[in-house]
Amino acid sequence: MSSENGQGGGGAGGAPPEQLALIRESVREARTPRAKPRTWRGAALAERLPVARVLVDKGVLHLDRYFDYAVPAELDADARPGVRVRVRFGAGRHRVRDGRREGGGLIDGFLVERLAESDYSGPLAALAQVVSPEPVLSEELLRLARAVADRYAGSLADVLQLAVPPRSARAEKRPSPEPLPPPPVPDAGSWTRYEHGAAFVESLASGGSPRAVWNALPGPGWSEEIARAVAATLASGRGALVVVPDGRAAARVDAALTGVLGEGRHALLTADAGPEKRYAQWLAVSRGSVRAVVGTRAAMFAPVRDLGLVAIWDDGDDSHSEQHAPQPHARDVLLLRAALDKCGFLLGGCSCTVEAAQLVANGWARPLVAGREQVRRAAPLVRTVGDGDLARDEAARAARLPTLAWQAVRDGLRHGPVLVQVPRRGYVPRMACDRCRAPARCRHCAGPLEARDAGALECGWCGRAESDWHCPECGGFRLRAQVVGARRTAEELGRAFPAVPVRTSGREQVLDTVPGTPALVVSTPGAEPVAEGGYAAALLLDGWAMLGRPDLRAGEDALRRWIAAAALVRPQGDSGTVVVVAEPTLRPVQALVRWDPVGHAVRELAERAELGFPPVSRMAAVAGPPEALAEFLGTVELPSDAEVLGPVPVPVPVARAGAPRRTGAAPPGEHWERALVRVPPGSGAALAAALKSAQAARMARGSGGGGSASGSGGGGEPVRVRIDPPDIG
DNA sequence: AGCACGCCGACT
DNA sequence: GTCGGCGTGCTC
Repeated sequence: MSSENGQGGGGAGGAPPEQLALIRESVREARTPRAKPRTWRGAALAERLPVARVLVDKGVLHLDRYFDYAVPAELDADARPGVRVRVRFGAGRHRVRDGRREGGGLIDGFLVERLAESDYSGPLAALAQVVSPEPVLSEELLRLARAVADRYAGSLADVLQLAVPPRSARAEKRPSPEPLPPPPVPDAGSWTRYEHGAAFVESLASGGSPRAVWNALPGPGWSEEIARAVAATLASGRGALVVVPDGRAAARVDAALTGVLGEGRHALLTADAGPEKRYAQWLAVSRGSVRAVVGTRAAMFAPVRDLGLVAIWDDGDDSHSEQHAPQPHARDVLLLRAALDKCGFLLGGCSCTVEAAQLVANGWARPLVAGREQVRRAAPLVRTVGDGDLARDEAARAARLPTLAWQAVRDGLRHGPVLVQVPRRGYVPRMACDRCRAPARCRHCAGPLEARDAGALECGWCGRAESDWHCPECGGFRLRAQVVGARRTAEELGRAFPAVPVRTSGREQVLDTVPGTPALVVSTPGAEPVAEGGYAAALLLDGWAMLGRPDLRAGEDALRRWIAAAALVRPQGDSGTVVVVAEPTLRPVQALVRWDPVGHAVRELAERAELGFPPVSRMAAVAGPPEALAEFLGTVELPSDAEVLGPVPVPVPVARAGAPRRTGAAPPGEHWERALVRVPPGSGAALAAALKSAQAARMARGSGGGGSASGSGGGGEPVRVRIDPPDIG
């Protein structure tokens, strides 16, 4: 075998390809298992552990495995587990130039492990470069990424792209600060407002790993409560991680952490900071200089050492859902971390998701709730009003306010700011009779009429056009859009209350806080500013808009948004009042009135269990062109208890900017179908594995089958697999 | 996605 | 015999 190492008698030109092929053939025939690494021309290798196991940074599923490379002697010192490397990667016979073996192009990867031998029987190519000696992929992070990839039927490389930020050489050069010793055990503070609240904090402080679903009381106390849980964890000598939905929440927890811990003990990881600063913060965490992290969803992978606590705030907010493949949800990533690291877990919010209720129902987490007396003390008074009841007052009519709502605003403005929550623009503009406000319905199927771009009317259910509408209730023939944007509501309210200032907060411009003086604050859901001293009143105007959506989560979402706004209002004892304009008999409306988000989630959970809906069942959505989807469903070996629903036609998804560029747009006339695959609890992992391997198998073959290799684009038709789709009807 | 390998038909 | 078409499969 000496011919493999000392290649071809040392001629400077290297061996001709045919000879190399022969050599390789002989290697194959010998089937030498656990071959020693060989490089062409026998470049000097690392003496110890000359094999590097590398994760090649390509998201493609059928490459979702490790590749072994030889470690040249000169890279020996830097080529440690976790570093970023570059390797030659490509198919076919390799040219030999300057005595080096060259395959395809250089691509990035992570060195996962150093080994004495490879179990690959062919000759190993050498590592081309160690990009940086910084070990960015720790064993724990790799383990987590692997678990997330498995859970979401995605590739490890895709997950690592989310978990490890891009390198910045300058940030790496800066030394991270010295780690501080653990802080003293903090006081339980306002955790005493909750049953078992103090015990939870004490358990963290003494090195325990309690798991809790926390229903936070309304008001501003939550951020400090999170900070105290973090401080308790640090006091035990362990690290802590907090994930929040947006930059504003992150800033609040950041401030609370500074208040409880002082400076220098925690890092803030948000998208606002530039890439370099962000990477520097990440490195400080990775190096163990900083033991506590608060951040938005990308922080869910933050490489906090020796985790003692993972926490997520407001898990129902959809920004916790990662946009990039394989679209993991922060709650699930933190659940995986809690399980892998056996650390504490805290899921909190003023509202309660069905998933949170399930964690309690199946005994994985304990509830952390306040008694009814505490709730009564902290929550505002909530009243409901149907939207047919228009005020008599002329100004209120113009602003389309029912009497009760009008009075609540007027009374509230005597004592402080009043919050008005209006639907976000872009919500489906449903139509109603201009005269009697009866909803405009399709005459064929009674579906809701919607205004299309050109102003034409169309049924939202059956799609039939309506050109000659008149109101069956009052005979009116003029329609109005039921949803008006924040700006118009603000204008109308401004006219209705000319003496007070009007402020708006929405997507374009989000206000963080407003002063405690009388003002109308018009905001879309999620953008509500915090008022100094709390709002005197809130008016929730988008009831039907949120409840009307044909979505499994419509009720839960509406309640969550109402509660988020109502939680900013003063307690009932300080005459804080909330008026919600929505049908009072609806379940989420009643839950708001009773301030019982947990009860609502528990009932939803029971209903979903009965209907076999997520999260009680695990679902996956598979979408693609009909033939490709049919072929995929024919191939995939689903677990025996899986159930396929559909397929049904769905709109072709628009290619997002930043997504891998596919040639051209979707051909006109193309349509997609989507099937849902459902499995009972416990079969989720099997489902993900089955979908992943079927997807991987597809990559190798073309879509084959139906001979219509019809021109456009060509190549294997994409089938999209999405675990836990957020938007099932 | 690339790229090489191989099997099969056509041409010097 | 040898060149080169494209179909298939692999990438350490």
